[in-house]
Amino acid sequence: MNSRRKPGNNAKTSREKNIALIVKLINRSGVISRAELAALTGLTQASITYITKDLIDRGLLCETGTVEGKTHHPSIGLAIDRSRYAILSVQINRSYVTAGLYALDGTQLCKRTGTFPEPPPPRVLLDRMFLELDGILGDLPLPADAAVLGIGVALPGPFLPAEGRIELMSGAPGWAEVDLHAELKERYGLPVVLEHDANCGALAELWHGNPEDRSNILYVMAADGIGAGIICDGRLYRGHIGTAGEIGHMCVNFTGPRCECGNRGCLEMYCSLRRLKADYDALLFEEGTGAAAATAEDVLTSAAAGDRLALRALERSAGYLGIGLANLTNILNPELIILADKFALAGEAFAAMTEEAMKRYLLPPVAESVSVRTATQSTEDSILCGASVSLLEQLLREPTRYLRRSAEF
Amino acid sequence: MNSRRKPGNNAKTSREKNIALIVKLINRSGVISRAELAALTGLTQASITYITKDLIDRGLLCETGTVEGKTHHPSIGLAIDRSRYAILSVQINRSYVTAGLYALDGTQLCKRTGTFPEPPPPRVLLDRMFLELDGILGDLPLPADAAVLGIGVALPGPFLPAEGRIELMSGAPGWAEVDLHAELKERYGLPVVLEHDANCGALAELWHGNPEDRSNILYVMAADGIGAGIICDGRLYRGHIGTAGEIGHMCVNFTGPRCECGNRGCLEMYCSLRRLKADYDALLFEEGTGAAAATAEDVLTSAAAGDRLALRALERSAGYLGIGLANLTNILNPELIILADKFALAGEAFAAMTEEAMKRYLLPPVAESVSVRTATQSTEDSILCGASVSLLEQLLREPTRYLRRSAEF
DNA sequence: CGGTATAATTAAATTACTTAATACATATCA
DNA sequence: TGATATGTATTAAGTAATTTAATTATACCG
Repeated sequence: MNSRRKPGNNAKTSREKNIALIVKLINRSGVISRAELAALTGLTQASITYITKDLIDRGLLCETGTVEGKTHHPSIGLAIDRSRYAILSVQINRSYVTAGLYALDGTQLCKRTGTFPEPPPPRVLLDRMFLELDGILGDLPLPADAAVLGIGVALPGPFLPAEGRIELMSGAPGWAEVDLHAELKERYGLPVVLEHDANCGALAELWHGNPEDRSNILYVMAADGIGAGIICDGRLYRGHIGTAGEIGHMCVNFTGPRCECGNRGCLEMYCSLRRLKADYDALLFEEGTGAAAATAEDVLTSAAAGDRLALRALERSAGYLGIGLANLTNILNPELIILADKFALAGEAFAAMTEEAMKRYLLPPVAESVSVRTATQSTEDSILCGASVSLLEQLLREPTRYLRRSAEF
Repeated sequence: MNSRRKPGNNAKTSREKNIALIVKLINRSGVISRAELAALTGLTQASITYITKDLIDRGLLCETGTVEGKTHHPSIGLAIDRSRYAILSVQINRSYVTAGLYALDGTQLCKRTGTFPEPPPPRVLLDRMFLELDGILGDLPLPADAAVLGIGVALPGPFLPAEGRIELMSGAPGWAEVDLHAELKERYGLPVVLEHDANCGALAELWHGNPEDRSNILYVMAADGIGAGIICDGRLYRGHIGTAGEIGHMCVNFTGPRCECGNRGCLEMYCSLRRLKADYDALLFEEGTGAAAATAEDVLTSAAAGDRLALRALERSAGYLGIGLANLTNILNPELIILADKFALAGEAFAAMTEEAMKRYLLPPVAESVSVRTATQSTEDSILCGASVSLLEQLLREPTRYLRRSAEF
């Protein structure tokens, strides 16, 4: 079952790696010529011609007519074929489930969301998920000959991807008994990949928000808790049992108040929606001015709109998050930190505050080498998109198996 | 200059990757049969025969006679040929320089150390380094036809490996002007690799202290400061500009006292030789019993010998280090944490204390998946050894270029 | 208008691996 | 004890994927 790919290289695996590489490069560029691919990969133009012919035959790529590059010569543009394949994406959360359909280039083809006023039992949420997936499959916004390649699922962390089964470590009870992978696989007969939501976000930014080809990226989700997806040297890093990136309970003050996890001074105690709301309320009480915000999210949107009191409250969260991110940067030395989830509602203002706070703690050369910004899409969409990327990456480990040539059908 | 290898795969790069893989596997096992190599790599036995013949011709491998494996059948043992090639290693530090010669299997062939009572100016230290290297090269403990492949240098961190030049960020002045790479390359005409000392230690443990083939390893050096070498998915992780692993200034108490770095509550303020000595002295004063220890190192060796007071002082350091390592484990989810440098003088007792402290802060499944131990060799030797591994890894990126077949001379 | 540079294709050559056949040694079992 | 099965290693032929080299095509430029 757990037959991990053996590390040896032969003609077949070389071809598969080259296919994966080329798909990744085209995805990053949008449109690219064969000549550029040859330059980027180090392969000859002849090989690129040969491989791309294969990929066009497999329905992965298409030509987009001549494109004028920097040189004084037009070339044939290559792009991902949006019409032949699609990937189903699911994002599961406590009180909602979202299902979407994505083209291989990350284009969202449709999206359906089921929300619940209260976090429902797993079974209810899953039934809704099936309903939405059935709905998408029953009304595919695709040509008749298009195929759905598989299902990528983003799950709220932390969880343990041990032996295919998912064991939610925190959160609602009942999830540990659910074999989501098996249920989806059995119902739809498609490849299924389960992934941590922060990892999905990181993958989406790596593939579709990253034209500069940065390869050391931190995707930080901050809301009630804090979690991160880590890209090391261009690859998602999961750690030994898959829990890498659990930064919310990083201790930043061992003399601090006790966290619900049992420890003291976890980062989440200083930067969270609850704490933001409390800080805002305290400021409101002090000053007596400013509009009363009903929820932490109101504070965040007010801050985005320039509300002074909301910005002051947010400044505190950013200051603490800066400490945590400085720790992370000292450890991982990333090139780019992307802020997502609820705190990203406050927009680039929050990113700028956090960046400034973080850099107060860093040595100059390290501080100069890293930047902080918010995600290129809404957090929801980036996670949903990333779930499809996660599945695509899985397929691209054995592309000739999952993406057949026209003659092979 | 910085012509990083292009990512495309062809027959030549496949072969080079297979060579690197096989050398790594043999190094990890010591002795291994062709059949086992075939099973581990996924290549056919015929290919292994073909490749190993090539590697024997290149002087990398040799046969060691029949070996009885687990199966009821003897096979021909393959091992690294110790007699044909060697690698020079250098470890540079404030007040000493060590030069050594290593076989490709990590065997130390000789070692020479130059110590200074006070940290000398860079020029003086470098002249001593050249002296020791010349000494080794003038009296090679190797057959006449053996070749030295290159020089690996371990440098105290943190530093910036920007464009080949080394810029020491902290520590003694004058180092920023030294172009160590160029000097060594010019003087000896050999490939030179410079690497952070903690990264060298991590590489040594990955290659030579790791028969279980763990691929997520943290090598933590604790002495005056704290630094780490990070192995992610079996590969050394350096980060964007090469400063990953600078964990000494991780903030664990933002309300704490100011560190010389300007921030508050850095890990180094709670776990360091200076702090250990202070803690020990305070305990000594309180109790009035126990032998007076002259230095922090005395405290550590006393603790290793079972001295109660030294152990109590050490327990505090371990407690704080545990907080830092718990943070690291939440972020990186390693399988193995290796403690090295001065604090490792206290032996497994210190590792056990630290492990216990760390695990108090971790969720059970994560705590169960990680273990803490000290390095398999002395820190000095593991760093020196790792410097040679660093060079070997560099050569194995283009093995056919650096390791010629007999016909090619 | 022809020279030059770039893009893409095609056919032959090359490389490195796989497949298949063979040799040979040892353990198991009748 | 000897036949059979199993496992290791080698050899020769076959194959897949790339490179090399030659060819065509297009646009800029003098």
